[in-house]
Amino acid sequence: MNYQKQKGTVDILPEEGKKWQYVEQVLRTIAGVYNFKEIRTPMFEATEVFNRAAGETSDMVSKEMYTFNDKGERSITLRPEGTAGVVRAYVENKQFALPETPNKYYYMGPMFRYERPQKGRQRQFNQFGVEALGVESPTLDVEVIAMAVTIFESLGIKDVSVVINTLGDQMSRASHKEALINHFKPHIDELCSDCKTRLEKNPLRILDCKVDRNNPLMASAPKTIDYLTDEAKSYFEEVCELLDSLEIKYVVDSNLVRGLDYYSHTVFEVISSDERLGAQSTLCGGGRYNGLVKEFGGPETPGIGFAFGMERLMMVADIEEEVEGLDAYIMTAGKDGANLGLQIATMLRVNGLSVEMNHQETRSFKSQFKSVDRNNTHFVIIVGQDEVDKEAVQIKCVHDKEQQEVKLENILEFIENHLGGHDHE
RNA sequence: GCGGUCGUGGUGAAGUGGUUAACACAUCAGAUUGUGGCUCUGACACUCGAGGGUUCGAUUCCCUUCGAUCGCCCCA
Repeated sequence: MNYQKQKGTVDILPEEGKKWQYVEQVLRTIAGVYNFKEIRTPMFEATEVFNRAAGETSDMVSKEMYTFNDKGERSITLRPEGTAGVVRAYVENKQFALPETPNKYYYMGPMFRYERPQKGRQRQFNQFGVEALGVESPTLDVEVIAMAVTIFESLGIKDVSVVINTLGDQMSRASHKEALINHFKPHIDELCSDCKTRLEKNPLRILDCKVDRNNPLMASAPKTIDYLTDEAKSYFEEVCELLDSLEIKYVVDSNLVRGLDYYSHTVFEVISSDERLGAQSTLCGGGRYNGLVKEFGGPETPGIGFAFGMERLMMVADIEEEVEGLDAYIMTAGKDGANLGLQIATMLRVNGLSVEMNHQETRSFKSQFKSVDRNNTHFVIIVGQDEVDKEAVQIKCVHDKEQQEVKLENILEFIENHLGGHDHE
């Protein structure tokens, strides 16, 4: 039988787990600074939640979702991204009625996409994301972009750049869409089969096609930027000016089309040229989604957010490694020694000291000392038959190698008095 | 979904169509019978990923399969 972990999943072992805790803590701190509060939504939702939000024609929905029927014959999908669930929860819990806007949420946790794994891409991966709902303003857009940049800077990530574009408002998008249809329809037979469906459902995505990317029709296709309404155009210009005022470097890329259908107005990505990312250069993607809350049955409510893959982040982040160590290791000999050792260990632990003890009766002191070293221990407490008989243990400081006899009732006091004395180096 | 590369002990990693499968690290034991980090000695691969084929003989060659990994695509 095959008990190996599933393709595209990873086990995070304690050493790696420490790094995760560090990164998570940095993220929570920055979220707090920007006044985003944590929201935790379910890891699975009704399939329709994602179909509706991201668009049925998107690659993510059409071929990457973990979808199955549960025992009640409901179609369930493991979340492939975070925004849909947050917006669903926002509407369901009537958060739009809260007096304070924007409503600012952050989340982190696992997402699931059925893809072929490679460097920087897993089937179960973790995202950190934020969503700010209830306000449409260039200053909020830029606040969100600035937060993303702050996160990458705080983690010491270099070689990042911000790419932005605008998709315009409803009207801009509608006239652009019409232009695209007029442009492609006469030549539809020259395009791939996917593009034929896209023409019907979402012509914008034709520009995204990998099969037909070199077709001259692509280069001559109508551009988003030429179909912006005056309002959309000035909104975007304001965003750019605000980015300038914060000295955030960015480039405008009019071909930036995000993979999910819910975006409008400002869209952006943070990309990195760091080679440790392999073929994946996109660290972070986000944008505005003004129609989404209404899609889910809420009132007309604007929103903006971003998300990034934490695994990718960790591949390029500078992570401070904290040296961990034990306050005491209890070396034991014999059954009586082990029994007394357990008493002492428990007593010290209750008092907040980190303690490990030897549980194997046959283990030599020599090999127990190896455990002492591996655990970066401060004090060794030796508990054998002699100590049991004398009701006093031997305590040895690993750093200066001095050893002395300490009565059972004085162990805690002795350790606490001497702990501050040395560095754990 | 499509391609490339790889799969030998706990780990890293040599190697050959023939049977004792190097080496290093780690681990355990002993020298040192209750005091480590050095040294020395010893122990440690009964599916060389799995299945099939070629062969007198396969870990080595061929096919299949599974897994890992990288890339295309797409995204985070």
